[in-house]
Amino acid sequence: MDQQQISAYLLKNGVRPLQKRVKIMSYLVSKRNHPTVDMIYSDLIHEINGLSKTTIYNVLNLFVQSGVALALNIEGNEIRYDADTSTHGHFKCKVCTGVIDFRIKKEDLPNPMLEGFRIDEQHFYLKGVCSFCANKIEA
Amino acid sequence: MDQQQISAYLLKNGVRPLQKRVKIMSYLVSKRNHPTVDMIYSDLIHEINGLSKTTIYNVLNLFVQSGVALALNIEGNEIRYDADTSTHGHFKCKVCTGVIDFRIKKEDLPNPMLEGFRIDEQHFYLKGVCSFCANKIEA
DNA sequence: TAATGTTTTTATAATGATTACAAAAATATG
DNA sequence: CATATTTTTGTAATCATTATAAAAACATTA
Repeated sequence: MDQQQISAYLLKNGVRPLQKRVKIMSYLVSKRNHPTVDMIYSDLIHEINGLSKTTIYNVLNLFVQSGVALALNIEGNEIRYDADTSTHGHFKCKVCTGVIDFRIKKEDLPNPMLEGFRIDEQHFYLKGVCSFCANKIEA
Repeated sequence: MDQQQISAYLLKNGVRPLQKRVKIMSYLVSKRNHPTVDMIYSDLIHEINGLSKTTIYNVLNLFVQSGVALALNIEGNEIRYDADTSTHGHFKCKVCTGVIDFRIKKEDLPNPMLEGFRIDEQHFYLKGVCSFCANKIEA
């Protein structure tokens, strides 16, 4: 997705495509690394002149409200952000602290009986050790 | 579960059943309300003389490490604790902020292909509006 | 039971992520 | 171009959690 497409995508979802917003969304879409605010900040500060961490918080909160990003709560002390809002799961490695996606089909998620409940978000995540780190430990 | 049973349960899981630990676990088991540290503190401060919030943090971290409690990360700004370590899901209501359990069979959870990964924890949670709050809003 | 060593708890301070707020800058509108 | 609105910024405030060292509780041994 180039900046044009990002702009159109934001606009379609009710987010005015201002420069910094487009750049932050670009970052999320291209890196796909489920960054924390700090990670975004330290990467983009070089690219965007005079970027403030508060702006990143503002923009991400707006993205989540508008439905163009997900806030992932896997560890209690950090929120990670994901521009992929389609159904999928997350795995967090305790060793390298990375978060990776895995595919789940929507119909494979449990469908609990919650009569009268309105369900807005579904989250499925795993914690453990990724194959890369598991290999290193063994060796 | 009375205090005797709680003590035995803790002991079996490698946690020395000291007084405050037993009371905190009793609280978790009897209330089943997925409390935050603050909720536990304000409820137990009346019952346990000279209880410190740091102790609750210590004890809960120990419980989680020992596998007798789960730390739930649903909202980024709070950790909730659950003494029910069996497979089940959680629903968080955006209106009343309460967290409730729902049944899931272990075999109904998605089983992603993650070759070589070690999976320690599985979490499935939903966010939305519970039936009670949904009714109130409609009326 | 008394003496001693270890573990646990406490109180305070420190940390770290997030939000509140008001001023400055950017953007849109007439 | 002038004005009104929205966004961003920088600083300070907030809130949950952890670090730390002293005090208290507990277990062990004589």
